[in-house]
Amino acid sequence: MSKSGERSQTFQHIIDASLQLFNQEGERVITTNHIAERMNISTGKLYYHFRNKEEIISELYQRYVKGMAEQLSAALKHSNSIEAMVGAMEKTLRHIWSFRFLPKSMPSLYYLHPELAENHQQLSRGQLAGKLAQLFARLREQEVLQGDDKQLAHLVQHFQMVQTGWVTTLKHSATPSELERMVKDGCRSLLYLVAPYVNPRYRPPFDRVCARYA
Amino acid sequence: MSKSGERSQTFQHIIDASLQLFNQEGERVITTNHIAERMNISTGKLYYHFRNKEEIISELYQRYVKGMAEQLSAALKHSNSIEAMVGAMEKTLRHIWSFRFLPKSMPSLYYLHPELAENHQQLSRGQLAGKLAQLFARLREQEVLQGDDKQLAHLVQHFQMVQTGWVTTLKHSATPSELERMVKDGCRSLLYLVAPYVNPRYRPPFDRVCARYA
Amino acid sequence: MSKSGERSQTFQHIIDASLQLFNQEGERVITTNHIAERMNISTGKLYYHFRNKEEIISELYQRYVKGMAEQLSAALKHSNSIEAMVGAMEKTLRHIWSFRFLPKSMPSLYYLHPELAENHQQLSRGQLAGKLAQLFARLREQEVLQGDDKQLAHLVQHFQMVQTGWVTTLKHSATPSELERMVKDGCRSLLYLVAPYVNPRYRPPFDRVCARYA
Amino acid sequence: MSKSGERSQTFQHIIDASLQLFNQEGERVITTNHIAERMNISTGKLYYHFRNKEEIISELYQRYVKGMAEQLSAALKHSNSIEAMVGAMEKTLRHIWSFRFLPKSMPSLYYLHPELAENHQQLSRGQLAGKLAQLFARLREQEVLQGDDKQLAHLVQHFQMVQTGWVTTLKHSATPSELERMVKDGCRSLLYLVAPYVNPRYRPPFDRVCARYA
DNA sequence: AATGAATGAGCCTTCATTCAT
DNA sequence: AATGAATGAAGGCTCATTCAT
Repeated sequence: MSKSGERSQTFQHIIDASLQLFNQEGERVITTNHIAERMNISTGKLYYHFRNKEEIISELYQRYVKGMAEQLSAALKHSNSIEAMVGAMEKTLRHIWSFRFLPKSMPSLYYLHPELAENHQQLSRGQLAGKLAQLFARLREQEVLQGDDKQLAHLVQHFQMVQTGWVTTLKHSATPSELERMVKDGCRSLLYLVAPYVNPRYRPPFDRVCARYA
Repeated sequence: MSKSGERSQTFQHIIDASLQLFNQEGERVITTNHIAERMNISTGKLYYHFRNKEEIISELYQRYVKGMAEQLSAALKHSNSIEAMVGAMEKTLRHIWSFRFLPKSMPSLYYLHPELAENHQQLSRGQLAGKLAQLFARLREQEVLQGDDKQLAHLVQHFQMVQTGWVTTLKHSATPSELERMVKDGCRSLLYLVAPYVNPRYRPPFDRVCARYA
Repeated sequence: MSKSGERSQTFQHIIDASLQLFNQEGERVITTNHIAERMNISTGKLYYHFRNKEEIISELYQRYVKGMAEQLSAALKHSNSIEAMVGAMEKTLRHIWSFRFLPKSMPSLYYLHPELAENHQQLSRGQLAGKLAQLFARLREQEVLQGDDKQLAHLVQHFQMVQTGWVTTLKHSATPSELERMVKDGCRSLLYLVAPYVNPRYRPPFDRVCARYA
Repeated sequence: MSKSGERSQTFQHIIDASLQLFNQEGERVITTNHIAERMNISTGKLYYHFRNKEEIISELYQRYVKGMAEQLSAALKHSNSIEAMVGAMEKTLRHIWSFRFLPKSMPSLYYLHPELAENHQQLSRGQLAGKLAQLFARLREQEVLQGDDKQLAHLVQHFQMVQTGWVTTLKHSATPSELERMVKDGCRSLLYLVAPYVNPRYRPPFDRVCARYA
């Protein structure tokens, strides 16, 4: 059943354990030895599956971007309903939260691994921003949003920055209920960001949604 | 003429060299040995003036916040003129740029030094956000801006996040002319963020200012 | 054939090299770098087997106490013969000699690692003193020694102190023949300490033994 | 009024502060910087009065020995009264306590400063042991003690070792009442050591004294 | 595939001591 | 006499990575 693209189970386990530890303790604090120890595997095993620590981070980054892209694609499919949009927004925030070490560590990682920076520019500013722009454009077509190209281009940029800003201000761990609160706050913040560009005609349903996050 | 609050020259030199190296190479990459080596001083000298690396960062952080606070205070004094406001905004961005390693490293430093996080919350979310809120409130009084309290509160938050997001996306070094470009881009981005809350009456002068950053 | 309690060969080598260097040069003088250098291994290897220098000392201390306990247990088995007793005493002194850095360094280590002090109190004042007390009690039962409980309790204490006092006055290295001399002197000293409590009936054999150490 | 042998006030202060810190925190832990800091003087001043740290320790050691010698001399003067003897013993223990860092650190210092070891042998084994031997000899003349030369020679040695053993087992700090207890315990221990050599004729007064330390 | 011992450059920091003033 | 900034060798320890098995 092993398709060509399929990664070994161990590969996946290492990714999972690394993500968990990076999120909780910080990538800078967690060593490859920590990861192996936590998983009860040898460091050798870890280095059999990954050339180095950077490769783990890189893999996690790709999954992060992939998840973001999927959320945005899903949102595109339901771009007619404000409800669906906000649902996608929530999911996106949860996804960011589950990779929260990345927005926190990325900028300082650029110094260490300049390749990551280029990669990131390409993916985040490129692919993701592109998708988000597409989404906003679609919403404008449907007359949910309004605004000229420049305005929407900046909205895209601001939207991403506020998303990132949101996670970086959160603490490293949270109980499920704390997370609910955080996600709510994040959504509200993003809604306020978008609000000025909501078409007056769609204002009532938009405000109804906003009310849920007050 | 040595005032009480005055620090030794060496102290200042270490701060300067550290800031330069941190900005260029990244705080994570630069060790206390690097700093001493670059300055052609002994490590002992460095540790005579600072208990440890964290203390250097902490001192830089305090100067960063102090500078931000000063810019905001200056902006408050000239809050009647849109021109002056934007001038302050530019200065603020330049100031952030000159401490750019901080917004980039802060989130990953929280993992290492949780005390910094608390301190930061207090100063950045507290003092600086407070001053910014004051500024926006003043502008609303003068009918330059409009919006309810909640809107302006979120504007404050977004404004800070976009400022931070701005620097973190920049590369580590830049020629003077590159810097000019970056600052312009940053200002424009912030102006777009504020734009929806500009009172229609002040739209013409605002647009004129915006035009300069196009 | 590897039993569960068995430590790696390297572990043992490090212990051996450390003991040798500590005895010869002093624990305070010998750094972990010295140990690694002397063994022609990397510092990393040393720290792979021991968390820190204290752990090496702690391991040595445990072996020291274990050896002491074994000597005392052996002595208890042959407690009927004065000859055997003195043989055990000699062995004990040789054992102390082979860990001589410990009695010399222990008091100054308490300042650095207070945990060691508690541990030591428990083991030395507790376990070892207990065994020694048992031994003296047995000898009293057999009417080799005499004295009330308090006297014997103090004898235990004095015996330990004189043993310790003995090593601390010796120089750090000695030729085999010098060592013989030292051990003889130590035994004689201890015999003199015990002498007042020897039952007159056992005086002749006791004096015969003493004569060998004159 | 400054006699040739008189040391400056600062010299004395440094000695006092060092003794206090060494006793409380351990010579190994206390740096020359600590001493200067505690005294609110510059390190330069400290090094003006002492060539190095060792010289401070050496000076303290000399005072320690001098004090011991004085106690013994005083005891010699009153060697006819058991009461006076025990009083001297108490004083001696208090004196040792006030220099307690020395017996604790001496053996490990020998490794660092072999000169100290020679010095110590000469003074402690030589001068002090000589005086103590003299005292015991006197007491034998007065028929307070009994025992042949060898026995008394060993008693001297044991006496010194138990004194030293006594301090090294104590904790570093103590309240006045704790100190009283410790001194009592120490005296009792020493009395038990001497007891076998007390002339039966002097047993009753001796036992009376002992009773006070029970 | 996996082990896990080993590497070693390098990190942060200390501290006895010096020396220009 | 005194200051206090400066020295710099050295100390304990880490950690990404390698490699023989």
